[in-house]
Amino acid sequence: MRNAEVTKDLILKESGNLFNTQGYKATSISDITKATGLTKGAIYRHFESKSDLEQQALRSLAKLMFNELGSSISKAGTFQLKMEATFAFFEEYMHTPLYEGGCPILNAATEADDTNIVLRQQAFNMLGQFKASAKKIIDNGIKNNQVKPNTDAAFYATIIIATLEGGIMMSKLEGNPESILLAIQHLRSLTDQISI
Amino acid sequence: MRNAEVTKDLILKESGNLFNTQGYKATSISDITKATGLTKGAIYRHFESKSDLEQQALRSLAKLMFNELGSSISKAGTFQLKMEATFAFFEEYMHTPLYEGGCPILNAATEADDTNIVLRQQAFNMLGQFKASAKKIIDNGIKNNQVKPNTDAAFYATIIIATLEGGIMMSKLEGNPESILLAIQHLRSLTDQISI
DNA sequence: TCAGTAAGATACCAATTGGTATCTTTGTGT
DNA sequence: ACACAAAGATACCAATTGGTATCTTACTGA
Repeated sequence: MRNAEVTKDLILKESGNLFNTQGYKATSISDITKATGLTKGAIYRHFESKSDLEQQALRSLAKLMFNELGSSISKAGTFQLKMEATFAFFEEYMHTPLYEGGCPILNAATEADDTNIVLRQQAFNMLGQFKASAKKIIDNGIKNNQVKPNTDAAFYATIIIATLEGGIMMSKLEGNPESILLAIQHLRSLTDQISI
Repeated sequence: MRNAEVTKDLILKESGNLFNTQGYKATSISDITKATGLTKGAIYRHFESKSDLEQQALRSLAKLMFNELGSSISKAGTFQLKMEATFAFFEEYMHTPLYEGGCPILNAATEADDTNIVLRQQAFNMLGQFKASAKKIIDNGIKNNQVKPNTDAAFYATIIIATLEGGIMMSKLEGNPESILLAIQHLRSLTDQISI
């Protein structure tokens, strides 16, 4: 066979970049044929519909992000180092992005409304996962006497993610990393404030 | 004449809501005819092209936001009250939105890439305006001995907007105001920290 | 080696897109 | 009252959309 897996991965990668930069609705199948060099027939062999491709592409983008971020967090031993790994991930992303177009959660969330409930639900789940893992890092920090007790983990998880996402959006629009770097700078001092 | 201004305002209002919820590219002229009850002929009489309508609708949305926000900020006398007015605006938005779909800057910014440079430029200018006015509030606070001297106004302006925008995005996706309220709660304590 | 099958290309489809030319209606100034 | 111009409706256009049916190519197991 012509390697089906390689082809499917190529379609996911190229369509993922297009979806994440131009938007899901705004990216047509023919845009994807141009980007991949494949034809419509090839794409519809691997994906049931455009909606199916959208979902799988978003999942693929999220996996890329969470895998990279998750593995560097696991390697870090303490609360402070785990937070530092998170910040380093987003700083690093500015120089050498894993994928184009910024945060896939933010992009899908902003685009997906009631007319695309599957995408919306997927983005919702991804945000929930992101929040839960941030909260867990803080909770573990408390357990291990690295974070002040009675720190509201859910609260800090929320504002850390909000600040990051807002900073990413601003930097993407402004075309330079200044805003996200300032956001991270602020989050570092916030981390210090709740650290022991 | 059938009142041209009323019709144009109707088109701007309805298309603005559609653009801000579904996205610009994803909203078709026929979506707008359905929402307004008008026909294509009427719309193209008032706007040169879809791109022209997009720009004017975004401008109208931004004007709505900045007018409301700006006037309640002007009424407030001190730095603390001006910040409080800003937070109240975003809290209030959750109950009774001026327009649907969340922050027009964020939405336009997320959608607009290199394929829609006019929209991108417009969103960029709006963000710059937002940042500048936030910075001015802090600078005036310093001047009037309401904010600690050597407070980095540009830095705080950036992280306040980032936190707000991120919180709005999260709340919109989650379908409840919890995240934006937590974001604002954090910004209140941040305001206290730099206040005298 | 060659039949069978999976992968991909080609050619089509109806529906929708943004846009325009032309027609009809409505209000206004005289 | 009536001509004139503005506002809006109708009917069309080529191009593009997502999707499908069918054809060809390339690989694999026997």
